[in-house]
Amino acid sequence: MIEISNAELEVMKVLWQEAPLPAIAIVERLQNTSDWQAKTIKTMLNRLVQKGALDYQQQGRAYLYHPTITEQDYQRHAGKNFVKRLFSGKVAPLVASFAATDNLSDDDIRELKALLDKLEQGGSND
Amino acid sequence: MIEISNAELEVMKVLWQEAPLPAIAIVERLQNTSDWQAKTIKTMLNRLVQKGALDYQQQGRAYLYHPTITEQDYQRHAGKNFVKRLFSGKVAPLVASFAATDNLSDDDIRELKALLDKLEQGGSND
DNA sequence: CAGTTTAGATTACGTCTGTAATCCTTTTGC
DNA sequence: GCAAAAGGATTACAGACGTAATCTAAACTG
Repeated sequence: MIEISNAELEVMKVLWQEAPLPAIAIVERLQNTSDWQAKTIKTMLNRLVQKGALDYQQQGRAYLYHPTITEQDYQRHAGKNFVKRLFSGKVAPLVASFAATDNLSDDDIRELKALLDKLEQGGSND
Repeated sequence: MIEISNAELEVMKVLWQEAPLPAIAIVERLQNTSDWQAKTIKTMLNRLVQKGALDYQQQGRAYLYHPTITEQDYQRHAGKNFVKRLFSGKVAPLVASFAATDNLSDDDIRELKALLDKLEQGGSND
């Protein structure tokens, strides 16, 4: 699966929110949340295309970029990897580690419980 | 907080299991699970010392290495970062993403529920 | 004591990343 | 039609990373 670096991920996030977009629109959106130069963002667009994470259609003389992978798929891939790397593949210890430093609000707990309840009911849902 | 690369993390894991250890013992343990050359592992030991993730005492002419951070602390740090990066800081969606691809066994679900129950009961447990 | 082994220190080197600048070409404004 | 702007392509460059090899000094061996 395609590996996406930290900086590149910010670009992907923009396109996961809305796609396709021309480079100029991506630059605009990113300049609200970062202080990257337009050229920097262009570089990342290029790299992401090379990696196969983005594709584009030509529109006039500009490109319209769009992701080739969904955010969900990437989250699943990266999440699995991360949890494998640090928590032997088990999510529960990760959640526990969150709980241990107050990174779990009551709302989070409620949300998780609801999720788990649904999973139990649904059985092997897919 | 100290950043530990993938390869370096394997070295840390050895020392989180047992420390302090001389380089030679670390090399032995890692050669069971990887095919790194001893020199490669020495390099990583050096880098980890430079980063401040490891420290050592001299023992004769060798070093006894030991972690300066606990595995728990590192897990918390890395977990928080990761979840922030990809899931806007919320664990629940990560768990949901796991559930979505059958990476959550019934046991996992039970374990998580038990954990959450304990959290709810304990309140701000520490 | 001299040669070999061993431990750590230093150096190597290609790839990836973050962060751009420069180049080339096409379009567009006078 | 020519200069300027704009878009993408190419090049840059330092630091991190993966993966070692070489260097140096100390210790052990015969």
